[in-house]
Amino acid sequence: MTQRLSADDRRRQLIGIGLQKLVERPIHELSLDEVATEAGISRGLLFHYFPTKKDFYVAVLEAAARRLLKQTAPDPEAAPAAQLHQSLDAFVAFLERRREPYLALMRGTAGGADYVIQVHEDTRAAFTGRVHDALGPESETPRVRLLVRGWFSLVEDTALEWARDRPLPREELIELLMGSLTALLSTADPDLAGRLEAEEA
Amino acid sequence: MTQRLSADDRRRQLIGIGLQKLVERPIHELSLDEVATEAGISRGLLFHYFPTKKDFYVAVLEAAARRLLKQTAPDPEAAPAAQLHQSLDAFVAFLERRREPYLALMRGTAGGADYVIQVHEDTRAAFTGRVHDALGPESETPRVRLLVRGWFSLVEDTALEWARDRPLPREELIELLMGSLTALLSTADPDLAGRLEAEEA
DNA sequence: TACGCTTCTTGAGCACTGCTCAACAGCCGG
DNA sequence: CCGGCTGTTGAGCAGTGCTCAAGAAGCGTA
Repeated sequence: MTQRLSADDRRRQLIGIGLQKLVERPIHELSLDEVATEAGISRGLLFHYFPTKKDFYVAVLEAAARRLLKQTAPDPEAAPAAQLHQSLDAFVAFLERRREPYLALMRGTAGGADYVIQVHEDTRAAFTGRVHDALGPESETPRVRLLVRGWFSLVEDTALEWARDRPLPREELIELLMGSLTALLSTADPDLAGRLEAEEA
Repeated sequence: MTQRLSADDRRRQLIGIGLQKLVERPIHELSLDEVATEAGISRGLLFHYFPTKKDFYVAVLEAAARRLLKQTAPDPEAAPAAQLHQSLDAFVAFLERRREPYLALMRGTAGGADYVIQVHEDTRAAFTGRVHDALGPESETPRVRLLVRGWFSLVEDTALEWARDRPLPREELIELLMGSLTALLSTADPDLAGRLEAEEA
């Protein structure tokens, strides 16, 4: 009946189905049964590739996170502050386009499910890393790190909230978010904050 | 065998068990079977009180949220800015004490499960309401509302992260969080920000 | 062509979950 | 003493994640 595929192809196919389903509903509501049916294979086979439901979910979530990071990757040629601005813009655009799946991705099942937390954590680390890159190595202090991390939460939440009814124009949101970062940084180290603004001009 | 209880008592008992279990593990990992056994009743009876797993979870989550709001309620006698400071302090203390359950409570299963989102949303609304109370009615603009909401995310996330290894003294964290709020507000309306600091002095 | 090995694949089956439902049992007012 | 309300049970169903022994497709080798 079913086509016999190579291990890699099958894995890709299954993860693809997972990604596609992720758009429609949170991942923990996705039954492996459904995935197997969609792929036209038996449930047993799914467990051959992903020994555990969790393993499958992790693979799907990681693929989704990779996609997000790729779509928001800054242009390495640009100035640090400009990179940040651009990356933030892409991030907001991503959330605007995929509000639901992002929620499902990053919040879905979290808390309890450590693996979702881990993926979220890694994504956040990638983003805050970009900020620290733009700020320079002196920004690696406990205070600043907490602030930058906190800023990212603010960005995530604000953008998701904004995407619901877009109470302000998009550029204003971006400026508000960038302004938030410099404002936050200036409470810890005015130099750092100034650096960002200076470079951007 | 089992004691025959009034409807109210039974509900209270079951929610109590839920709260207690919430401390140990995320709510969506809690099977109704287990709750029933713990209560010494049949599974069927549980469904008499809570027609759906979701209904039970909502009841437990709401009870937990009420407890949180109560424990962080500001003293209505104090000055607005002082109320905010105190409420924030209590909030951080709460997260410090109950990091895991809070994660399980607010992030657990969220995203997918709309009911968890709703409880979280309500809790957030209560907190941001306190901030707007302290700031006065002029603070009810789209920009400020987004900022205040974003600030709450920052507080939540930063406090949870801080609670892991407490990289700075507690008072410093509180000051950092309060400072963040005034810094954020000053990007939208210097007057509002100033008001907060002036009153606190 | 035939063999054998690897690897993909199946399907039955287990334990547990959320949930339904018809029947029972304790308690009340009359 | 009885009728009815309501807390309570237990059997049972469908769906879930997961296991496992056995089958079948492909491919190299003789």
